[in-house]
Amino acid sequence: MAEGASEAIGGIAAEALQQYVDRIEKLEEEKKALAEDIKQVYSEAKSTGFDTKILRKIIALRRVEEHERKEQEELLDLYKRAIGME
Amino acid sequence: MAEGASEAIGGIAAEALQQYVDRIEKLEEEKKALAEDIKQVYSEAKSTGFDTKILRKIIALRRVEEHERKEQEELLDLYKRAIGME
Amino acid sequence: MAEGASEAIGGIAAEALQQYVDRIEKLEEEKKALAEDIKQVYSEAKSTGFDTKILRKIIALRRVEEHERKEQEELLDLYKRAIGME
Amino acid sequence: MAEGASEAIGGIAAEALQQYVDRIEKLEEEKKALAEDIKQVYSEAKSTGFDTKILRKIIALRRVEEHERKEQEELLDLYKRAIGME
DNA sequence: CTGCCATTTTACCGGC
DNA sequence: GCCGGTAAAATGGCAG
Repeated sequence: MAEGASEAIGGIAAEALQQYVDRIEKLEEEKKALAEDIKQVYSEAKSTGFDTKILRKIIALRRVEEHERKEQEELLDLYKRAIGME
Repeated sequence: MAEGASEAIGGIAAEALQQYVDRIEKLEEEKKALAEDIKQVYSEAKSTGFDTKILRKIIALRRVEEHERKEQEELLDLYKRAIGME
Repeated sequence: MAEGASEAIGGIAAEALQQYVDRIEKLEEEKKALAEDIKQVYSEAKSTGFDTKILRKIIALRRVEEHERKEQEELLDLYKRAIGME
Repeated sequence: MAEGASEAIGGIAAEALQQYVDRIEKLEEEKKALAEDIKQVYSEAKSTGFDTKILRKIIALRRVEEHERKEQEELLDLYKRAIGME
C-alpha cells in the first residue's frame, strides 16, 4: 500500500473520514483550551477578591444585552429594506 | 482625583473588574468562533455524503477512549504512590 | 363545588400539579437516601484501611469503561443501519 | 486456588475491595434508576401541559423552604436546651 | 475553607 | 415550528 494512503476498506471515503475526524478533534482541543483559560481568569479574579458568582452574572447579563442589541439591529435593517433604504 | 484614574465604586475596584470582564468576553468570543468552525466541518462532511450522526458518534467514542486512558494512568499513579514508587 | 374535587386555579389543574410535585419529591428523597448510603460505604471502606481516593478512581474507571462499551455498541448499530442490516 | 476466593495478590484486601466496589456500584445503579424515574415524571407532566421549567422551580422552592424549616427547628431546640427545657 | 468534582439546569442544534 | 437529545454553564456538595 502506498505511503500516506488510508486503508483500502472504504477507499477514498476512509481517508476523507479520517481528515474530518482530525479537523474536528483539533478544533475541539483548541476550544477546550480556551475553556480552561476562561476558568483561569475567573480563578484569578476570585483570588483578587471578586465574587465569581456575581462576575458570572455580569457576563451573562451582558451576553443577553448584546443579543438584544443585535436583534434590534436586524429589525432595523428589515425595516430599512422594507422601505427601500438599503 | 486625577482624570483617567480608577476608583472604588461602592468598594469595588471598577477598573480591575472591567479588565476581567473584557478578558473573559474576548476568550468566550474566540471559543464561540471555534464552535462555529466545528459546526462548519460537520456541515461540510454532511455535504460530501457522510452521516453526521455516525461522525459524531465516532468523535464521542474516541473521546471516551481517551478519557479511559487518562483514568487508567491516574489510577496507576495512585497505586505507585500508595506503595512508595513515586 | 363539591368538597374534595379539584379545580383549575388560574387555569392550572391544581390537583394534577400537586400529584406531580408529590411524586417527584418522594423520588428525590429516595435518591438522596441512596447518596447517603454511598457516602456511608466509602466511609466504611476508609475506616477499614482503604484509600478512598483510589477506590473512587476505580469506580470512575469502571464507569468510563462501561460508557465506552455502550458507545461502541451504538456506533456498531449505526453502521448496521447504514448498510441496511437492521 | 480455592473457588470463590479473590486473587492472592493483596490477599483478603482484594476481596474486601471487590465487595466495596460492588456495593457502591449497586447503589449508584439504583440512584441512576431513580434519576431516570424523576425525568420520566417531568416528561409526563410536560405531556399533560405543564411547563417543566416552572415545575422545577416549584420543587426547588419547596426544598429551600423545607431547609429553612429544619434550621428553625434546630434553633428552637438549641434555645430549649439553653434554658434546660429538653 | 478552598478547590475540585458531580449534578443540575440552561441553551442549542439538528431532525421531523 | 416543535421536540428530542446533546453540549455548556452554573450551582452545590464533598474531600482534603
